[in-house]
Amino acid sequence: MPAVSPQSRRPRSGNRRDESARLAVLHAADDLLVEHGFGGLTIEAIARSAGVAKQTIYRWWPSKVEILLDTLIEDSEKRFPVPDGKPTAENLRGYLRGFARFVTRDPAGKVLLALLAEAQHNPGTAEILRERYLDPRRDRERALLARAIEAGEVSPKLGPDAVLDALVGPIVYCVLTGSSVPRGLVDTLFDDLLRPRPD
Amino acid sequence: MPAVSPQSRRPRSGNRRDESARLAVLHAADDLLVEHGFGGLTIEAIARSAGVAKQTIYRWWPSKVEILLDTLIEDSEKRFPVPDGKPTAENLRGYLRGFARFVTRDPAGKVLLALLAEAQHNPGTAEILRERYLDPRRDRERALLARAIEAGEVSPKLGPDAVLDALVGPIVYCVLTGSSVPRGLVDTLFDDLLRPRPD
Amino acid sequence: MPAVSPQSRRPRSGNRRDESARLAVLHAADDLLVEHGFGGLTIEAIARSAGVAKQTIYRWWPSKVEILLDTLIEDSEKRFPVPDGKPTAENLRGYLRGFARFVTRDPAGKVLLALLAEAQHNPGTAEILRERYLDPRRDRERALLARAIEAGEVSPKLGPDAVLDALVGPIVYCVLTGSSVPRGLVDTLFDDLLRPRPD
Amino acid sequence: MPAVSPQSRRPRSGNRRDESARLAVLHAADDLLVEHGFGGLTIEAIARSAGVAKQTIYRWWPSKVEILLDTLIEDSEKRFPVPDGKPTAENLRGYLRGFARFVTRDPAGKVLLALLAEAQHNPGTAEILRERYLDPRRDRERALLARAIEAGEVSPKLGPDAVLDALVGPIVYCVLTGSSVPRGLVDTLFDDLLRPRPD
DNA sequence: CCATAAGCGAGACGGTACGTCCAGTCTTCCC
DNA sequence: GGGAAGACTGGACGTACCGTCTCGCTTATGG
Repeated sequence: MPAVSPQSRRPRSGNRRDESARLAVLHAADDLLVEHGFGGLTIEAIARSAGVAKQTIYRWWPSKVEILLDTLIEDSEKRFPVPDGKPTAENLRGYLRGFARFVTRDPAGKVLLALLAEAQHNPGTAEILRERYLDPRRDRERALLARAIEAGEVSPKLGPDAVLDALVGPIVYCVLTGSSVPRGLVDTLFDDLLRPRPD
Repeated sequence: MPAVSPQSRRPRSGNRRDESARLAVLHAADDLLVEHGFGGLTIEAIARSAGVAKQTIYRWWPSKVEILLDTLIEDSEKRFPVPDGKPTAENLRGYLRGFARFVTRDPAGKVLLALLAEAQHNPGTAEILRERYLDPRRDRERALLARAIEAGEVSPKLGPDAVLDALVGPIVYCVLTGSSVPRGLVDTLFDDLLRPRPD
Repeated sequence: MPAVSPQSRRPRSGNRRDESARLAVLHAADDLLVEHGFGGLTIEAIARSAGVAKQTIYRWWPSKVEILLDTLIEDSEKRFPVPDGKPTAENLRGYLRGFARFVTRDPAGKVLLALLAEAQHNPGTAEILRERYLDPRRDRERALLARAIEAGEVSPKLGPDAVLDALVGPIVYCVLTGSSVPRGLVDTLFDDLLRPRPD
Repeated sequence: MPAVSPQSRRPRSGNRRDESARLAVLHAADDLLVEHGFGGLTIEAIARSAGVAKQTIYRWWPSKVEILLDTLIEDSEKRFPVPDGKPTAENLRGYLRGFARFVTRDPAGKVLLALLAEAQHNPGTAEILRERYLDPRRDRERALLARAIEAGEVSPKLGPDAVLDALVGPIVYCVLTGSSVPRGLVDTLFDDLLRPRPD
């Protein structure tokens, strides 16, 4: 673990991008979202709370959505990475549970919901959310699923996207509507959709 | 000098609420949402487009969310009412398809998505969306499901709320993420979750 | 002095103008002016405080200015009528002192100041203030002055209007600027302007 | 490629206050007052007519009264400064005539009347009008008068404030009531009040 | 080795929408 | 027909952010 900085503190960055300003913005955005909701997440509030000039934010991020996206991508990778090891059924199930936990209990999960919501209000947000987050993850999920099928661990009747939507959708819907995810929902869906009766 | 006409047209409302103003607001809100998105849906724009004073809107609706809610409730009842007749499996399946159609193809379906989205940004919105729309409909859906179970038409493994979330969730999730609902998704979910193999 | 009303109280007026509503409006206007200033004197506030419908006010008064004018005319006549008896110097001086007292210490005097002020903001107000208050009083003041001159009680160098303006103006100006009327001002002006040295 | 021009024109202000915006506001306020009266003098109208954002006005002026005060102070100094040279009777008389001219014929004089009027409607206005305009000018007028007395040019019976009120008041009163200032009024007052008969 | 170029905090600027208040008009229903 | 009640259009209020801009400063780099 390398030290933070040889000298005590670096007051100003000079010519290069100021990393501490970047982090301050990301953290301020995160904090404001959790504390005051998306409504309280204004560029001015971020700037104020991060001790940063508005222009510094506009220089590096096209919109507050991209700020949140940056934190979401980092956090998702840390909290529930798509497994790239053995494609066992248990790994798949664990991944799904990790997603459910992230989205229900992790404060960082609020960011995903907020972006999903904002995407409904703004087509541009929808596009970059898909491009930078949903699609890349879906690609890796699809790959994982394909390897699991090939290994004979699961055998869904539905196509890969459909089955992933069918597994993730109910969890997201529960969270969106503010109800708790019913106990056993994930497991039952998993069993019924990935290991169907041979009819 | 005879009166103009007894029931020709009522130019102004006087002491009572002006029904034509109410309708103008609802339609303007609907139109603006579809044409310019939630971002373009400001109280001022609604007033402008409905030919109505802002104060008239504030007099009757606490927020633009409640305006949308009013249109959503009316439209939902028209486009896909919860069936209260025979609780056959086919009726249930038809209702589900009606919901999918509403949310994917009906312009009025955008209102539900917008409100679901706004509910993520605003706890107050979440509450009234549940109270005035989600919960009442869910109650009737649960009742329908219960009657279908009693009639032996379906036999889900999951509890009533869980099974409804599992059926509706994937559809909503697909729409939220901007992907099309995969062909066969609804039917497969229906078959797998409501008429499971006896294991 | 006739009794207020033979029967206990008249709840509604019926076909004729409701005198109690008229008085309620006048008193409410007066009270509001004194308590909340001209800024707090809105038609809605008068209606609210008088327990009267807005329409009733608009039916009888073209503007709130006319309401104030009605009270001002009544009050001025009561508090410092233009003397029509003997045109002695002492009567004249007393009238001037009465005016000073009205405008500095009588709450009803605020009404005159408010109307004089409003007349600067609104030419219509200026016109009716002159027509209904300033000009009629000035006519009688001029007449009084003429009789006093004829009787040899006073002998101003200036014309009648000029001398009246010269006497009244300083008092009004002091009140308008919020300073107190200097002791001896009225008397000195009176002596210097009405009984000048024969040069 | 050489620079466009060192001191050609500054299109935008940047971090510092924009002087052109300040002047645009002052002139717009002045123009609106003269053309549409105090009633037409709204912050929105000023902003519109000055081509300036409302916020820019609110940033620098607490109210429209202070805008007018700024123009009044500047204009008064230009049009009829309190003379600080020789304290001759003629200088004093000239100053008084300058005041009369300002208040009767100069469009900028309307500003003083409007503020004097507004001060009657609003105690806050009264206070700042005194603090920023009336009192400072009165101080210098008093000083001028004192020097004139000391030089034996004039010898009023009344105290300094009283005599000034007695000179200025009639002029103001005439203007306030919409009548013209009677010919000879200023001179007669001047002679009678500043050079009284030795009785 | 110093000019220059970029990052940065600060904050003024033109806009747009907010939610509130009041003006003045109109209509209904009761007396 | 008078009057209470109150809905209606219209428009200004003062506030909050938006996204753009310029200023004056700091620092790293390259001619």
